[in-house]
Amino acid sequence: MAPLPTLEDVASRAGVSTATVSRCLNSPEKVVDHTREKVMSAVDELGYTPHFGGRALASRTTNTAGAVIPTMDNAIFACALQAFQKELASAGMTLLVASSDYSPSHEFEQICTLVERGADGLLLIGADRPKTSYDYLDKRGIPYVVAWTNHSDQAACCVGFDNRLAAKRMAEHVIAHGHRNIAMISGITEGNDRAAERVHGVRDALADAEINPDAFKVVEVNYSLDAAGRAFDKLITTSPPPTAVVCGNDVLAAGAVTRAKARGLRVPKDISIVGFDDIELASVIEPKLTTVHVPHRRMGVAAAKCLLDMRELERTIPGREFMTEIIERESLGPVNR
Amino acid sequence: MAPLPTLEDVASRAGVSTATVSRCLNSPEKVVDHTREKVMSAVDELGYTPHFGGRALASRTTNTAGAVIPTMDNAIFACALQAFQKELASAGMTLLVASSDYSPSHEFEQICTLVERGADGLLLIGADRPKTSYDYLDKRGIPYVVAWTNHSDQAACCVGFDNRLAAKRMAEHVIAHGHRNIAMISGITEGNDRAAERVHGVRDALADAEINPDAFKVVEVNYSLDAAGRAFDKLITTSPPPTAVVCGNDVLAAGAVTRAKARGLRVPKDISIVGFDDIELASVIEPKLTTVHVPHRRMGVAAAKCLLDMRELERTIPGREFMTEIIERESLGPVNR
DNA sequence: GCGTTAACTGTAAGCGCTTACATTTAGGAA
DNA sequence: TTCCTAAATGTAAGCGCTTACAGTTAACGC
Repeated sequence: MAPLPTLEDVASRAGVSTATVSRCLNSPEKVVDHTREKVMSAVDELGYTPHFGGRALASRTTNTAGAVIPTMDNAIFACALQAFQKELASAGMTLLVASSDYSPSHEFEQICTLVERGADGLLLIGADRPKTSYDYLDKRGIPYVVAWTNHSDQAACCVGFDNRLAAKRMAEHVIAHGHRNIAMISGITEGNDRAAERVHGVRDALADAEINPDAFKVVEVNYSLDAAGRAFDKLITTSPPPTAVVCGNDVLAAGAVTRAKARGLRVPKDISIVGFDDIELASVIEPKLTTVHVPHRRMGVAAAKCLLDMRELERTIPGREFMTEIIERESLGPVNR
Repeated sequence: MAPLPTLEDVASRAGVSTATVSRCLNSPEKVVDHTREKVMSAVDELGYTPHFGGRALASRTTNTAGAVIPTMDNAIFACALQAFQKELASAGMTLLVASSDYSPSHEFEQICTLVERGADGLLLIGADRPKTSYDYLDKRGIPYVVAWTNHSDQAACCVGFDNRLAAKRMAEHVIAHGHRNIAMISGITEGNDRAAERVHGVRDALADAEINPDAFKVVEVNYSLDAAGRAFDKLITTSPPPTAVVCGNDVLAAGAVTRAKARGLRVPKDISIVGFDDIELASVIEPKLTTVHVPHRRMGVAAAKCLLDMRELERTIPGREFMTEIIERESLGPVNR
């Protein structure tokens, strides 16, 4: 294959030095119009594309941010990422995405990969990860923002919301509908502070309402419709069966609703089910899910802004906390005894 | 921030040359055990990570594949990508993902970005794009595979299925249920051969059944629930209203179903609606969607294999065609007049 | 012990780009 | 015109890594 044109090829074709070509590309205002035109047409004629590696090597920067999200499968991350990416793009940065499958060790590998590839900054989801991961980043002076949470031991920049409080409010809302026998289908809490906090939040509400915590059944499963369905089966066959099940997210809730209907249960008449996240799915299934709305797009944008600022300022900055909101739809009803 | 350790730092700490360190990292079998151990421990102590740019520059390869998908929003691409990525990973390659938002020009930009960043190979969705894009890749000798389609003018390697035939079969299936007044909600066909082919396929079936093609109404919309809902409104208020609407994909179908129900129509009793893709959503909504199953995971794997082969062989290879299958669920019923 | 060979390891030349610094050029002011 | 200054451009030194090639070492047969 014909070797790709290099800066030097462009330079000699345009009859200028490589430095000038480089300047044309990176700070066009520094070069006079008529040379710039010469250079640009040489670029076009040759179909020149700068070599990223060379650039990274020479400039010690890549204009690249990385994001490690738990999964692409959940629309909520995909949306947030889209927003994050757009915001970055407007500052001339490009985004590299990797997924961790909710595994901290896998996440660390992905972080390494992104850093190796020159990520100038990172977006991470949740605060709960081995100290090694934080140290790795700190040692290299790579700025990162931790999203989807409102606090971290690491004095990291957090852009998120209070999972615990949001879950508590939702549970209070459920309790206010008369439910006292409440169960929960949660994601795996190990290594996932968001999931763990949501469980805590529900417990908080239970405690405030003086409901016996020992009677609170929570089952942890992977975030999949099927797993949620099986979890629902398990919960509904305990005695007495819960009158409401609060779910760690909307996918879980959708799985539970589907299974409930398959068992001939009417939602919310026979059983109430609530979700968390407010993804599109929540308003497509029947009944539409009562859930917690989390402003993922706004978080994505804010995270990008923070990262950009940190890069500029070369230090950690405070993050931003968002409020969540309960979206009242159809899947929560009064207790029916 | 402390400058990152370089190959040279490792070398001097281990008391060897940089060449040896490089060899330890890239072809460990070439260096004797006891030196390797020395080097590796130096690597650990320093927390050394090779600099990607330097490597790319020196070795003229990146072990990186790129993928430009229309959107991350649709689960079907996300799944295929996941499979694609896993397969690549097992060959030591990493994946860079970009999305085009269904815009050919935006796609071209993304292709450029990926190539700039050193992508050694590309995955593209669909065959319909400006020749410029193909030329750009060909000129640089970058292998690419075109997925989700079974043919392309460009003698590219296609890994996909026959969209037209699949849509035709589905339409025949609908017709076999007695429907003759059929409408369609399609994605935007401009620059999207998959969407265009699916419309063609339906027309084919209509023609075979000697149904007047002029009475066939198709409305093109963005792939969103809302847009599909509006399209449904438009179709259902024509007279006579269709008894079945076939949709370009499951998202569109879900939007149509939701709107139909909101209008008090029973699906499929009052109106039949069918989808395409068989994403998870299809079996969560009520009624469950009758749809076309496309083997996205297997396509993802096959695409990766093709790309890997092309890289090795340094030439284009024939692709692979998959079969689709109609999944009979609940949203298609007999015509009810 | 010596030469021969094979197995390791070291030397050093770039890969394509940016950028500090040196040099040239142009535009005014005197 | 001449000189000064500022703007434009050129020169060249790396950035961190790989790899051809050269050099060293060790093992072995004689």
